[in-house]
Amino acid sequence: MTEISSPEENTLLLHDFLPYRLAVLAKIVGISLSKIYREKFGITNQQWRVIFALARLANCSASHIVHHAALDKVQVSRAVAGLIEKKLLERSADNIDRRNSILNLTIEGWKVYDQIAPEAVAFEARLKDSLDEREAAELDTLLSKLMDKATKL
Amino acid sequence: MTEISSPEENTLLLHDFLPYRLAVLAKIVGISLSKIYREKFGITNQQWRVIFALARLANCSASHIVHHAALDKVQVSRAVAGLIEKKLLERSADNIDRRNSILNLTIEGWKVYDQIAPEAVAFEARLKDSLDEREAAELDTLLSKLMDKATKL
DNA sequence: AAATAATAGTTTCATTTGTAACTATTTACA
DNA sequence: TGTAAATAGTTACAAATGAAACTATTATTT
Repeated sequence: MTEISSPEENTLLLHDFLPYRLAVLAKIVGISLSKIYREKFGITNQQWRVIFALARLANCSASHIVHHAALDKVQVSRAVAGLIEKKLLERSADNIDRRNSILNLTIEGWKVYDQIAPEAVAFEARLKDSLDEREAAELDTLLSKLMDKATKL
Repeated sequence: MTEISSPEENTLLLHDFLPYRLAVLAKIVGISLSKIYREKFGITNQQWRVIFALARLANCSASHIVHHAALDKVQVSRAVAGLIEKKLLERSADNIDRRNSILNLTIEGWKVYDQIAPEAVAFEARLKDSLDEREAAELDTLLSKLMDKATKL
């Protein structure tokens, strides 16, 4: 193997490149987290997001979830179908606007939520474990700034 | 729609949940960035990572790239095959250990690299635009700490 | 009121991705 | 030395994903 450029040069180092670092970090975190809902409940990442969106806001439509779970309408449609099949979620008709579906967690769905939620919170706490209070606040700010910028690129 | 829990309660808010924020941010950033290499050169994310790994370290094997581009061996194999077909990369045999392949960018491959690299650097600069020097350094530290922790979860 | 556009959601099909099994070669060790 | 284990990389198949076309319903325009 032949090293080509020295660190002094203005070469792009994949390892330090912010988009790369974000992608790798998000992927590793996502895989770890997914074990909580995937192995125990056979729930996908998208289904997990739908459950959490519905736990906050019952009786909402699929398109509402689209906007609050960063999923597109096809992903929501599929996740909802899967959750209905698992009987974790039920769909009723909206008689005011019959294009909408009205979605709700079932009793079973709430049970699953109640089991996953504390584990997810604990997972996040472990992830933030090495950060002190100031750093956690700083992280919050920085992620918001980056998110803001990224949506405007 | 029926809002279920108030912010006072210890409910998990998807919007504030760190793994979720990382996933959404990484995805948006990745999509924006991919336009640079995808639209102009028809190069995939994995191919882009292989090119950048090779630009740093010529004459290296596929398994070296596995470790330095956060890709698994199947992804590298496919990316390499695609790049060879595009004539951006060439493979020769390692006569010392004939399991290894020796990979190198072609002249064309270097040309592509030389065009993408500055754009990638400029993209990263735009992304960090709203951060001052202290914040950029802080981000660096925080991402390292999180990465460190995430690999040990 | 009829025609057109917009919205909500689903289905279809092609592409991408992940997992496991596979070949080829080299290393370890009994 | 010969057999088993490890490593490098590829292939094959199933599952996940994305883009576009589709149905159904409501809103807008003329």
